[in-house]
Amino acid sequence: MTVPEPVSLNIRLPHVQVEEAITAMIGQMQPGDQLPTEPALAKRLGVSRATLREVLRTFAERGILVRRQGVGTFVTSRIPILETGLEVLESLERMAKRLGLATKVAHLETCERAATPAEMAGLALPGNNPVEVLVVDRVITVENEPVADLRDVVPLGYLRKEAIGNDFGGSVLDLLLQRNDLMLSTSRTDIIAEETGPHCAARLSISPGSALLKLTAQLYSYDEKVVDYSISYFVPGHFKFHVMRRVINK
Amino acid sequence: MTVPEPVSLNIRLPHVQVEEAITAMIGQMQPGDQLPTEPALAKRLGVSRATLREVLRTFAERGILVRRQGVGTFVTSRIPILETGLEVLESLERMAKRLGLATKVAHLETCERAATPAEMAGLALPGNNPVEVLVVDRVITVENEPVADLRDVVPLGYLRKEAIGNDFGGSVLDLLLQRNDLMLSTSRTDIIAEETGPHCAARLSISPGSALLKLTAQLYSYDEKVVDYSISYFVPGHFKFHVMRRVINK
DNA sequence: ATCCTGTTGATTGTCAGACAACTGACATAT
DNA sequence: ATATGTCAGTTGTCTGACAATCAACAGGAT
Repeated sequence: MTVPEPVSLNIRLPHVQVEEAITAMIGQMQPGDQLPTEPALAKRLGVSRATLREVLRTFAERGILVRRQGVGTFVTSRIPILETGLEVLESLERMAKRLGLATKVAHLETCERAATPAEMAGLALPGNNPVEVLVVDRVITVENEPVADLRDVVPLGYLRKEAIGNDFGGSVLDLLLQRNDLMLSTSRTDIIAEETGPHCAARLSISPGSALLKLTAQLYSYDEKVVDYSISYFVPGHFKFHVMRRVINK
Repeated sequence: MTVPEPVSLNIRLPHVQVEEAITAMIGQMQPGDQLPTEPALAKRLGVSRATLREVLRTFAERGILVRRQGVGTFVTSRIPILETGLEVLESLERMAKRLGLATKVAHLETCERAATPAEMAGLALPGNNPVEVLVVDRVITVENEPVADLRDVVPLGYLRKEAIGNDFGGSVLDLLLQRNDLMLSTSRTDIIAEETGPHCAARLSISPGSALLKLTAQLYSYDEKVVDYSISYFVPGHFKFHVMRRVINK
């Protein structure tokens, strides 16, 4: 008979912990500082050099670290790692919280209905027979100023109206992240500039015709299904979006 | 005594070749297809499994591949790898060429002068004594329709007016990339929506007040200096920008 | 003095082989 | 029918080693 075996669960894979550790470490370092050598760092973090290197490479890929063979690994001088760029999908609420700002939800409306053809396309579903979806509309205010008008469209299989309780903080993404049966991977976000329409102008209390940043995003799970289709309008001047772009190596 | 040893030069590091090979391979595969197993792929590409894994991880990081322990590595269903997103820095001209569109340059103006304070800030230089810069203004047209109004600001040390010849295709970035003494790494691009001003409206032949997408970018070299500060206005509807955002793992 | 050249130590890049953990499918027992 | 055990296949990780590159320094030639 086999021993009961504590199983050790192995909640988090080593490379995830290493990633967090490196992030924290970089946050406390100055631009241009040199990281400990790979063998030293691997020993300190309790992983092998191979595992550490896989993580280091992703940081280099993002431009956060620079590695020079024969010299060392250095922190670049331009990443305020606290201020994440667009390449990380984070809810507005978490971002604001990190920056010490208080957010509120206004004009909250939720309904369950059949998806429109445009929404079906956004969810990457064949258009013939519409599925039932949960639609969540709301305006997010920061310091009592409206900054964003958001709509999320989620098939009922993933989220139902009941999940939007009185304590709803404004983030459908955070709700989906809490469900650990959904393995979310990435979001494809399209970016365009659009003039404010009358409806949006009223909700955001700005004048019609002014320029808004419009992000339409499709949130994918690991099995490549669209879990959430969202359309967001952002008032300029409140949030700064940026992207780190890597130079194509010829 | 040691053998003379052919030295073999080692022009390109293995992981660069592996990256190209994987890119090519993915391009010929269908979404959802499974890649060969790591040992098989490593053998085929002539590298060790460790090196292959470092590359595979960066692809997974970008959302191009999905890896599942105990199962395999799969191509995701949503990356038309030919259509790059914002996370890759590519000149408008190359992008258009790839898509089979012809670009032209209009309203080309170049001048060498002292940088303004705003430009000094964009170049991440201390503001006290202005440096001399090359400023390149132009409008890019696709199929004879103006689609973008671009300005590049480059310190004279990196580029001079003479480099902008009669055969200038419109891309300062491509000029900088040709110089292989400059090691370019990444670009930080800020994204905002802005209403069209009178000057821009005339150059782009659109009505003032309509919404434009404004990208301001700082191009960094490996030694962390800003090589190029650029301001770009894009007319909506001609180019679609998107970003793949990864979900923050809690 | 100045320039060139080789040496040396440190660090990242790569390799080979092994084992651990996980997954899915199938067979088996309850 | 529903668990449970087994097994092969795959990714995740580890260990130890060697190769390639770089910066700094010493020594010699000019």
